[in-house]
Amino acid sequence: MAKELEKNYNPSEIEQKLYDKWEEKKYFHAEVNRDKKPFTIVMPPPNITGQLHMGHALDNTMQDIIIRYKRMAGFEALWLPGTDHASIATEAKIVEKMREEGVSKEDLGRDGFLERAWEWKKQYGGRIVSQLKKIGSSCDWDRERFTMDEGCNKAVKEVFINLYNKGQIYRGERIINWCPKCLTSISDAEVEYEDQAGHFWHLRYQLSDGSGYINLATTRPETLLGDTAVAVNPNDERYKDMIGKTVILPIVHREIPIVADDYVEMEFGTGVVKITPAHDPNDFEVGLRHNLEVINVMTDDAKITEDYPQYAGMDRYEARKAIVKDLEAEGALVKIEDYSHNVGTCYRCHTTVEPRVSKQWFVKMEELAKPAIEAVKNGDTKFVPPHFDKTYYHWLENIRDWCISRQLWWGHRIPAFYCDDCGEMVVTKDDKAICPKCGKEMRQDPDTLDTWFSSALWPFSTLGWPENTEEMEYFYPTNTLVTGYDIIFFWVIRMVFSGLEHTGKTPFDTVLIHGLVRDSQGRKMSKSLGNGIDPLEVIEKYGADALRFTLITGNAPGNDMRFYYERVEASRNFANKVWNASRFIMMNMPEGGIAKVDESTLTNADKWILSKANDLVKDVTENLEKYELGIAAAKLYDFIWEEFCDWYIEMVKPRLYSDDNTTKDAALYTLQEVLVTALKLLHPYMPFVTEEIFTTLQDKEESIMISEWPVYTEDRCYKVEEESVEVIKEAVRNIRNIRSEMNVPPSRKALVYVVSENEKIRNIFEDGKVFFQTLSYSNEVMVQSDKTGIADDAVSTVIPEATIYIPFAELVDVEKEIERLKKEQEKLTKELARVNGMLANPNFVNKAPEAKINEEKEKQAKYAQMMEQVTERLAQLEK
RNA sequence: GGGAUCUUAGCUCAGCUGGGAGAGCAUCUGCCUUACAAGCAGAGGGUCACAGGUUCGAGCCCUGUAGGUCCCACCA
Repeated sequence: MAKELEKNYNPSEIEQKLYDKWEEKKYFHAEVNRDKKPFTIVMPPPNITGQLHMGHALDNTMQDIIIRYKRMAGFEALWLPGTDHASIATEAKIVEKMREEGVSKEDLGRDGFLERAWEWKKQYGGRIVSQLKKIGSSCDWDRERFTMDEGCNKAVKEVFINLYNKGQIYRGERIINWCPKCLTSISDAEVEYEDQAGHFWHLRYQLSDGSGYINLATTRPETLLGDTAVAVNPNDERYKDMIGKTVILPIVHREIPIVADDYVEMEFGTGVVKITPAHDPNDFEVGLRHNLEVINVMTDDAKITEDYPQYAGMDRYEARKAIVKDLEAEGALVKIEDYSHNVGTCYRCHTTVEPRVSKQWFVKMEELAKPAIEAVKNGDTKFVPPHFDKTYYHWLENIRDWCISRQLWWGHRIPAFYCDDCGEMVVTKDDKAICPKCGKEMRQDPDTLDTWFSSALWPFSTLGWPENTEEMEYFYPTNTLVTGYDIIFFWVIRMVFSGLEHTGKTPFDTVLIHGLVRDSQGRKMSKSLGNGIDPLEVIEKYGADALRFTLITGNAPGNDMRFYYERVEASRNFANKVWNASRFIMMNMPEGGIAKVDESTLTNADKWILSKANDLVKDVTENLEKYELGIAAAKLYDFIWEEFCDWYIEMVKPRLYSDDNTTKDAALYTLQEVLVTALKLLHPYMPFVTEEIFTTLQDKEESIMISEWPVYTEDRCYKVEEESVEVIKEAVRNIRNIRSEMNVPPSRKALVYVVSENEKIRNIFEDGKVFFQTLSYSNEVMVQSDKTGIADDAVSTVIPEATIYIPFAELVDVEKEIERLKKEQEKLTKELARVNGMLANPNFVNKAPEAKINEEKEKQAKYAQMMEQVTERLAQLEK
């Protein structure tokens, strides 16, 4: 007997064991090997947006599946430059370091991610990395290689300076999105808009010459402090005469002009807009056009400045209340309306952003966007599913300049230096700079770069660029990027244009997009809702294999999915099924497995399953090549559970217990062949359970993950045998159905007659007698060409070209039997009507493809023949 | 306002290039059959959102309508 598997499938035990083994063996360690086909997968960067959630589990699972498949199918040189779990490890490390240096938790928490890292560290310690690697474990990253301080810092500086020298990066005073909580600027892409209930405050500004007033409405009365104009549409007849006049700003009592600008819509509100250039992006533009003063009224944490003593220090919402009250007192408040409007919030902390004028660094996007659009248009980079290219185009075609400076202390410093004396600015790779004019030491820009600025360089910065390294030469461009649709803007687009700009090549040929993992009610998993599901807990309970399988099945590419524990359970049950089937096979297997048997000893059943497995190899391979991971997984599930376990293993049991070694060996050989094939095909999805079984089953190969991917072969194509087994399956199903309807327990065996005038059919049943008998719960099977010896009141069922009789004398109710047969007759009548209708339609016969017509003709003959049998049987019973 | 996507069994979703509607879970019935009760064998359950069109043939392609979700833009 071969080695045995444990009786119980215990995922957490085997997964930890195998994870350690794979780590040690470095199966996926990258090597430059010029003789083999290069292949890399780019994974998410270790940037500071890293969060431990299901989305990462999905990312990593998909990447891991592809990489395992490619590896087995003969791609070499697998190398993963880094992963999200690498980032978590890095973050945890950073936290530890900061702690040593006495940085408080509050300080860490300022930018969200470090706070999380702190929590993980506390909760999981070092275990987090190994646990997470179980999800996507086929990588061997060099953690030290890519850190914020070293690895890509060089590349970041290089890129910054290149772009700066080309005039693609500029520094300027612009209105930007400011997060008053994170105390940093954020890019347009980082602003999330949400509908908020608010008010419309209708105000009255008196004209300075006393000739009247002008009414306007605002959603933000507190910005009034910074108003430097009032605007109307130049074509608006109502206000034409007022253009050029001035009004007195209430409260502040500043005199400000009435300007004309197309930006104002006549139909909206009163057709008058107050202009606050410092606190509204549109107003800022108007201000530029009319040379208006920019008055900043708020501090960086959104409090009113010292310039307005009566409101100084109030935050923007307190100030709003106070100002509204004062407006009312001054008689400047006309009315208040309820109004719901879109408010921009920070994507990280969801604080309402405050537009703010300040000096920031920007990347000019127009010229960079063009080649990026072209790369997808001409197919150098393809989206899967393809419709995501529309999102991509739309964004690039409407792109605005990218604000890349951040006022965070975490990140790459901007390599710009200023001279405090003469105001000279220098951009350099060096860590220090001396002013070329005054020779004094310069001060480095305190700002850091947007995390996505460095992430955008990920595909090549990790390969040693800007050096012309061997890795760069060999691995770049890479192949497949896997990510969620929500970061196409943040990351994918920026990687593409950065790759094109700095290396001249698009960084990957395929972008595989997946959806979001939602909770069971379809809501986004979020910290504030508390509905997030920790992948580690799921792994702990059901195993990484089960979680992986769950995440990959039951939804179409690019669509969101809901997370149900029931589905994880179903996946775990599947792993358990594979485990038990394998255990059963090993129990019967001789030591060291079984050698190839002579082809001639294979039975129809053997050839049937071998042929099915052969087809499966073809299907799964094709699906994987097309990135149809879910479809391939579903096919594997059906094949293994239904065809292999429920049918083939059951068919073969009597042979395993027999003394005839020839037939027994053929069965064992087939079981082994099909099991190994199935395990290999399943391995990318369920790496652990398949590895454990594979290595227990045989000693020749040390790991399934470096074994060869199965190949479809014509030699294993047995269509005739396949069909013959299907005939028997049909008979078995009918018999089980009847027995179930009649409430006959399996323990009660019966005599079964198969009557057919067709010799071929009789041979099929003679051949398959051994398993047909078991599967149909009979103690004896009689195959004959006529009804000789069969009682009239036997139960019967019809399959094509044969009638099955079971003489259940005392159980048979003739009335019910007639009823059952009539139902069958009805069904056949319907089928015949359908097929006859089709074939009687001259249009169908003339226009449909010949193969389809023949197919229908065959069905017609089959049903007609079955109908004849049923009718005959009915006649017997009714006489 | 622009765009994407979805609407299929009680629930969650598959359905690849058009050719007799599927899975998991749930429900019902019968089985502790020596791999597996995390199981086995059966059953019930759908006008494929609606209306047109193309086609010999539409869940699938085209047009329109309704509803849902998401993204982008605008919103004083």
